[in-house]
Amino acid sequence: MDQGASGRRPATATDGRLARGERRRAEIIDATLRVVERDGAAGVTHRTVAREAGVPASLTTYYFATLDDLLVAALTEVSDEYVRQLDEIVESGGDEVGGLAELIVAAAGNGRRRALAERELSTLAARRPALRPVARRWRDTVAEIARLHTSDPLAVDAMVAAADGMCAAILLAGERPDVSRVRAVLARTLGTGEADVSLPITSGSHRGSRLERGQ
Amino acid sequence: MDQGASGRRPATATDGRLARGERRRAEIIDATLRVVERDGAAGVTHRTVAREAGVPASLTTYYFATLDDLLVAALTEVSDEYVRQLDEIVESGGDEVGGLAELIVAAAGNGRRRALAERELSTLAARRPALRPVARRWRDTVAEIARLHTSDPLAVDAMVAAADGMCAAILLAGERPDVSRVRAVLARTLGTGEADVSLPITSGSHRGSRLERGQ
DNA sequence: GTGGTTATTGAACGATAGTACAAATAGAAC
DNA sequence: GTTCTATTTGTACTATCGTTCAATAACCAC
Repeated sequence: MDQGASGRRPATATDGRLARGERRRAEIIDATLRVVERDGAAGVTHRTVAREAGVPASLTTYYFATLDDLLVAALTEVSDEYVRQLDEIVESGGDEVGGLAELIVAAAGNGRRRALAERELSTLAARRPALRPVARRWRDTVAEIARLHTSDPLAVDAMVAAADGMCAAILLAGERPDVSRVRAVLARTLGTGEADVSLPITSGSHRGSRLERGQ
Repeated sequence: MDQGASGRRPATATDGRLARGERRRAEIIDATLRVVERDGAAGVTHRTVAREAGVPASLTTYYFATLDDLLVAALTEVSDEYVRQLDEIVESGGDEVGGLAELIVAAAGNGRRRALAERELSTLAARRPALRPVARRWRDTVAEIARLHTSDPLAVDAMVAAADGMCAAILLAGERPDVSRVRAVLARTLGTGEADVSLPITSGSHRGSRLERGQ
């Protein structure tokens, strides 16, 4: 443990109780996400989450007084993670559109359950105005990627909508789509028809994203 | 055993009991849709639907043994209605893309609750393979509209995805978007950048769909 | 150590859920 | 009329829900 020299301030760093509380809180949120992935948002209750996390039911109500608080926290968590992935794609500096395409296609494989959870929680957000900013952050980040390639606000809208719509299509289709095809659709929405979009095909930033040249 | 002595009729036409049953069934489905619109898919129970329909709770279980049956029926109903509206747009023969844009924008106004219900139920469908064909019918019909204007499968995918994504954006945004802007985005996804899409601006098929000429 | 704060637990309450089932009603077939 | 089938209702059972609450354990400040 910590041998308390003079006081450290942030409270959550010094107070072991608060630190443990933060950890517990994170554990419960993770368990909530697992429940959403397995049974859907409708399966989230204080008790089911508690069972999933291996804690008494009263502990989940201690950290999240209402069921809504729990869902808000879960949506925030999954949204944060997606935004983080998008930021990585941007910062890696290579083919951002191709990277986005790979992220979208991942919703057919390993990322399916997570993508499903994000969609369920976002749909839930449509009824809770307070949740809308959180649910919109994925769209905002995709819009930033679009603005790297065009200044046309119409093109930005188009790519954001297409990205979201293709995610939905993949979740509903079940069959794995082609990354190059997804990328081609994104490029189509971005570009005005010229070579505008297909710029940085250069080095292997997102290797594997084989680009289709034919429009 | 059944004595199939005389008539071979549809039964529902001759037998007043079955006819009444069909009517009751439809009433319950409508009530279910109202519950979904008001409280979301999570608010659907045998009892809440029964209260909404003004019938005893046991009657909803008589017609829909499981809760899933009820949701399937509701999704089928709302999906049917949307496909019907799209068919009307196509059959009216005018500016189909503009008509689609108007339908999408309607999700910000009067059609909001219905669009929300459709989205909630469709999201539900992602977990039930048997439901996927039903949830995909809107997309299929939009694809048909796209194919009226292009033979490029990539363009078809793009417009379907964009249409779906813009619906989601509108439900999450809350602010009413511009019909002409939505139409412009759809046209962008369809066209290769040329005048290809903006063909049938002719007579007032869907009056009010003011087209923006500038791409 | 004492005192105060936070985390954690178990038990209980009332409300509501899905489900089952027997009885009652209405219409069809005879 | 009788008989059969389909619809409709009331009721009861069991399970789980959100929520509350008092009591305990862990921890920090002194």
